[in-house]
Amino acid sequence: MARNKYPEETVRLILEQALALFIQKGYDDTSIQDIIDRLGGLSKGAIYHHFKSKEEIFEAVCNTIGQQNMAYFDGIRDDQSKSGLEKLKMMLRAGYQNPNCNAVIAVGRRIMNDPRFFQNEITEIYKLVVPFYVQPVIQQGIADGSLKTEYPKELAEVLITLINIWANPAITKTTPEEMRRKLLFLDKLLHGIGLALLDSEMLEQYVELCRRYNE
Amino acid sequence: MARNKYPEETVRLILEQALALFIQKGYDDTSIQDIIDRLGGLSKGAIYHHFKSKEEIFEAVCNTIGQQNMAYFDGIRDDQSKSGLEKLKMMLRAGYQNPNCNAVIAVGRRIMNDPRFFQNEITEIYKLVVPFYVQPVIQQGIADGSLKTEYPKELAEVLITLINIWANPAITKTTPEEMRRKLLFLDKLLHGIGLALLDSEMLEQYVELCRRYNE
DNA sequence: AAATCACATACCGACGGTCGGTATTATAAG
DNA sequence: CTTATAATACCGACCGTCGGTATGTGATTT
Repeated sequence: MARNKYPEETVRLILEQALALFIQKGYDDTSIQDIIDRLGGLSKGAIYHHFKSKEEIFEAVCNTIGQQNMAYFDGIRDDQSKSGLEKLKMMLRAGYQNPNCNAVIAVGRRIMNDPRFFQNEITEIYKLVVPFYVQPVIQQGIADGSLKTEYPKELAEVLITLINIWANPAITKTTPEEMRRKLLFLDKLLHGIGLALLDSEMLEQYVELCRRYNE
Repeated sequence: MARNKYPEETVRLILEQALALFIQKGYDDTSIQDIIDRLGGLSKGAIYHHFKSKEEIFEAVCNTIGQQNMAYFDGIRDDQSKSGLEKLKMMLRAGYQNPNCNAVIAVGRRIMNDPRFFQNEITEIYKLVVPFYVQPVIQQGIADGSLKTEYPKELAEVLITLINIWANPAITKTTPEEMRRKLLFLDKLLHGIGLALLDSEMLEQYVELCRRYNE
């Protein structure tokens, strides 16, 4: 195959097939040759023309997923018509109602089997999700009076830590019943500092997500 | 070098040098040859006689560290003279006062640069530390009346998640001042459910640990 | 027409792991 | 206490695979 007039299509193809393989077999067990085999005639030269290493392909794949998720969060954060508290609730609901969440489940299933996905997931939480999305929304909530705390940053971090790590069936193997108890306890914790964030609909949806995750 | 009469010494040597290299360069960047070079004449055959793969060496290294840490926790849990609440506090203090904690800091410094150490750390929390140590101690506390909760398992998990992940400077880059605020917020959270676990001495020690960790 | 781009292809060194062999030690029968 | 036998501890040459590179080539842009 000769030169492609639309090289960004080649990039897209590489990332798409690489992601599929990373999810299926994990990073280490996916070889460059595996990716080449699914490129429909393209060769190793094509890959190393667009990416300088296998590692860089992985990062690009993660960035693609990350940006899709963050686009959804952008919309919530920048919505002018809602209070900080409402936005915070919407962000907590994102786990089960963002349009990308099937892809997230697919990646999630790989997380415990792939140290790189695993680390990427948790790193992203503290470097991106909290400072650029959750904390700003909490600060809005303080400003508009919809919620009160002296520790906006810490609240943001704890909330996301508990929801995205502890109550993440991809990370801590969890049955739907255990998930229910986790959320009940989390609700109790939050009530203890005067926050009513979780409602019964959210609880049921998380339990359902957990059930779906376990097949 | 000829055959060793005490093969367990060879195993110990391999694990010792492998750990040093894993901490220094990380798992992926440590080659079998690197390990061989520090074995004083032993060859690749020796390594693959005692271990079936590089991966297995890593697991053995992690188990060694893990068992050293758990030995300390064993002593706390099985102490007959203390209440559950006191034991729980002692476990929280283990971060800065267990005898192995310098080694833990050394490994900790590698954690964010090595996906395998990273995953191992977090996995161990939920598979070992919580079910075999923290949760039993909390249940003791309930039985002896020194603490109250309807969610012993969830409390154990949340506590350890927040202390060992969120408030772990090896995982979330943290300044001593940030550490202080984290613990103050955590204390507030725990007070909200009627638990007084943290005292000012613990707080200062954790801040100091954080400072030491950052050099 | 020149330069650049988008690939193809041949090739490289390093790596994890295997395997046949050898020297040492444990076992136990004579 | 020997001595034959088996099991263990280790050696090191070798292998396939992998990530990555150097160079070539034809299409496209300027």
